[in-house]
Amino acid sequence: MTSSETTDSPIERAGKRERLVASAGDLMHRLGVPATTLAQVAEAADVPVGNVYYYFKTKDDLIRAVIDDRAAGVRGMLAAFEQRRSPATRLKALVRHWSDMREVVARNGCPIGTLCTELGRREDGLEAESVVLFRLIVDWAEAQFRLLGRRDGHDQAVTLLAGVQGAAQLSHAFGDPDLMATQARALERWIDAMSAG
Amino acid sequence: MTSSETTDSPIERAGKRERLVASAGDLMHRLGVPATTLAQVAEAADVPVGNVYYYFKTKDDLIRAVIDDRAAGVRGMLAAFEQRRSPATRLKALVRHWSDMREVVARNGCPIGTLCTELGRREDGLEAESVVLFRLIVDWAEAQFRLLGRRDGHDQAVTLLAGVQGAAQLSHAFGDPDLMATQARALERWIDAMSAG
DNA sequence: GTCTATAAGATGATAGAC
DNA sequence: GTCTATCATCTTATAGAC
Repeated sequence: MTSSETTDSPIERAGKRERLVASAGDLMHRLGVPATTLAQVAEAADVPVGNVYYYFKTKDDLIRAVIDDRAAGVRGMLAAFEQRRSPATRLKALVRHWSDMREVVARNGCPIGTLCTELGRREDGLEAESVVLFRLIVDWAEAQFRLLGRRDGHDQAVTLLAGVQGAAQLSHAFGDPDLMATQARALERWIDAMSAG
Repeated sequence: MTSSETTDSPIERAGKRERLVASAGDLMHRLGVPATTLAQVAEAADVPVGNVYYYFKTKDDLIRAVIDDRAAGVRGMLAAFEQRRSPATRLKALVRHWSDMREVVARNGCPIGTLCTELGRREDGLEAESVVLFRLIVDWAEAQFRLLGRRDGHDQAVTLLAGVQGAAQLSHAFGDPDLMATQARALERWIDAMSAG
């Protein structure tokens, strides 16, 4: 701990790598993966342009790091939801997450959905890595629906995420945050009706 | 008619323009808009590479032509649905359209949804042009829901399209055509329940 | 009116200096 | 171990030949 603080080299390196991943994630969310250039990422992270290749062998490597970073975020989010008492409350907390970030969704789309859509087209293996983001959420939601006594938990989980992602897509296309909020509320009512019936 | 068939020049020109739009639409659907190059479009349409600029001043112009072409397709589709007797049957025909093309959706995503998502990010005016595709569908669905006696027709229409688009997105990400079909069936049941109640 | 040859610029990636 | 200078390639776009 103390030794690593005296030598700034490892700290700087870790800092730069993190900054590169953060910048890349932000730019790819706002501009899209193909439209984001390494030059932009480097400048936003305040790292020399060609030096990106010291930290990532290729652009795909950087994309992979962004996926991993986002997957860690999703895992953390779902773990936080586990604190809630009932499955229905947990599912509604999931939906509310998109409602809370409606401004970002309306401006740049869902950070997870747009990434999966863009990478889903590729045929170099990266498409399989990105889909883990959706799978994490579907699997978690399926477990919650099963706790609610639903045998068709998987289909319900897919319906929920499809509703969220579709609303995010329309909210983004129309540039309308309220659309995201309204649809999220409808989904929460759907969850309530399901846990009641 | 007969005069235009003797001189092949106008026919060829019209044919090439159409071929360029068709090729561009197909490639942008499969590879994405930014990843599609004019060289690919020209080759697929069997037109000399640099000659694309005779038909379209810029790449954005070609994109606009693709949007217009797709909008015409949507209008034609909705007009065909108007033949059905009841509003509920029309809405279910709309949903079934995505179910019928589930193989394409699973492989390359919804041709409309992916286009709107990719162009929705831009800030050069093209984002506003692409959203017309969604608006056509939402407006039409809203009218059908109102015929069903729903005061909240707009929100219902948004919910329907969001469900369809979300399902298409997940079907694409997971590469699973059945997911699209299953979710479409659920939406059809939802329409039935609505028109009954 | 139609197309070829090429320019101008940007992008991902590398070789090698420090 | 870190970064600079540069390459090879590709992409949009244009000037001008046919």
